[in-house]
Amino acid sequence: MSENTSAGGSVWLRPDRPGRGPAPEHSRAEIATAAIALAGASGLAAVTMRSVAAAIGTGPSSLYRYVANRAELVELMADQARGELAADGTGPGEPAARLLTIAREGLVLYRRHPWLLDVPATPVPGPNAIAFIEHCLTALTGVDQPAAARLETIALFSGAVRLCAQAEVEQRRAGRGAAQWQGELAAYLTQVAGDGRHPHLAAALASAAGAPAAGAGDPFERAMAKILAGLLSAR
Amino acid sequence: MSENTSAGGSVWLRPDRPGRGPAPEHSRAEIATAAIALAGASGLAAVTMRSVAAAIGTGPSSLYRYVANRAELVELMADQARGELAADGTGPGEPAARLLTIAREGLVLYRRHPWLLDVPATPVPGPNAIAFIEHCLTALTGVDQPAAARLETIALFSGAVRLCAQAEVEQRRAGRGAAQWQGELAAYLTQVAGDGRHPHLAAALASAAGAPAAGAGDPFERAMAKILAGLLSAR
DNA sequence: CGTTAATTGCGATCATTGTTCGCCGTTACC
DNA sequence: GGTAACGGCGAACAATGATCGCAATTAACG
Repeated sequence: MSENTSAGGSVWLRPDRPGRGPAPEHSRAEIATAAIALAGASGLAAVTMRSVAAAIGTGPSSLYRYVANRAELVELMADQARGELAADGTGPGEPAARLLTIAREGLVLYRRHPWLLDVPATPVPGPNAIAFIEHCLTALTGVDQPAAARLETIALFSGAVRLCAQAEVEQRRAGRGAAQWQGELAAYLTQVAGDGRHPHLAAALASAAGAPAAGAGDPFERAMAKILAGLLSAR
Repeated sequence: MSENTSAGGSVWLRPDRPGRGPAPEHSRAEIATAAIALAGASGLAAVTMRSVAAAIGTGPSSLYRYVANRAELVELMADQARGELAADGTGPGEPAARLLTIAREGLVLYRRHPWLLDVPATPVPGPNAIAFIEHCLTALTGVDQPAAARLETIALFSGAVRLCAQAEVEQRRAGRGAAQWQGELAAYLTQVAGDGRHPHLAAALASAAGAPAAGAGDPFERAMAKILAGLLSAR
């Protein structure tokens, strides 16, 4: 039994250390890369120990030499994907503009790796998540907030980005495929809106249907602009 | 094979209809209640088809007469729990204050049912989720936003509530139990902060450690106030 | 009232998945 | 050169989600 399962609450506290035995034939990065490829092709649910093991040409049990369990594997995947984030958003300009740049970067990351939206939040941030936080802190230079409050700001900010990305990706998934599904959903909503007990919702849906492109502009841009205005306001 | 598996994209499109055969011995509400009890006692992972079936005194396969799959069961649980939300926040006052009341209500709901944070977002809202939206729309009366934009506002608002609740519950989970875990996390963070490559993070952590109660007041109140200020600003 | 058809309950069962155990070969350290 | 630790991996286990088919039951229909 390796120490993967015994000590070390998180993966990041258990670095690859060269031991006494033979050199490992694989690496965490290689495993994560293979897992990311699987997730990109068939979703996070397709990332099973067996499929990942087969992808790198070994048996399932071999993976447990590198990872304590599947959750840690997913953690590795998520952090490695976050490593693809560009380090933009540190140029001149207002903090809001800088963070908006970072937000756009995050959106394209979620578009490229939709399975990231299925990764549960983990308590311990990986190195790339920490780099992202540092990056956001850099962009927050000049904002009138105590240093501790800025961490909360970043948490809310990245949560908002994730939420917007989730809405977009979800809409995309629904858009593909089932036209029948769209119809059923519409029937359901109109039924609910027509029962008289949800007048405001009925009005909102009617408004949305009447002027589909009413709120012109990118919804993501709108949402992030509003949220950033609130988050960066004088405390 | 019932129609649970064949047609109807969502549970809400497949109401309990009295058929020709014997009356069902259970109901969706009863099953959801039993499942909620299990989740409250041992977490959402403890809600298995077998455990729920045993809780109501039947076999696992019987559940599939009421629910197409486990995901639908969880959907039922989530919507039923949302039904416990009080309908406060419609009194007089500014919209921000009304929504803040609703946000507090949501926080206590997440505190009472922490497993709700583990429920993945579902595309089709259940009846109680729709009632919640209607409720928020009522509270948004008088806000200078087109009706369609208000739906986005509500989505961002409830997402923020969920995010804050997640942070609080997560902190509570970490607080209980592992003091060793706390130490390892602290060691990890100080190591990261001390490597010189994350100066802003080091400063923020030092500030947070130096003045733990610096940002006095409830973090939830602070966060929601800021976010609401942004969301409700003139479009 | 007898027939029919739809529906429920459920035991048995299958496929899949995460995970563990034990053995063997390999490699670095003394 | 011995030894102790380590990696690879085949085999297996427990748990879970889900399916199938059959018997029992009941409402609708003529």
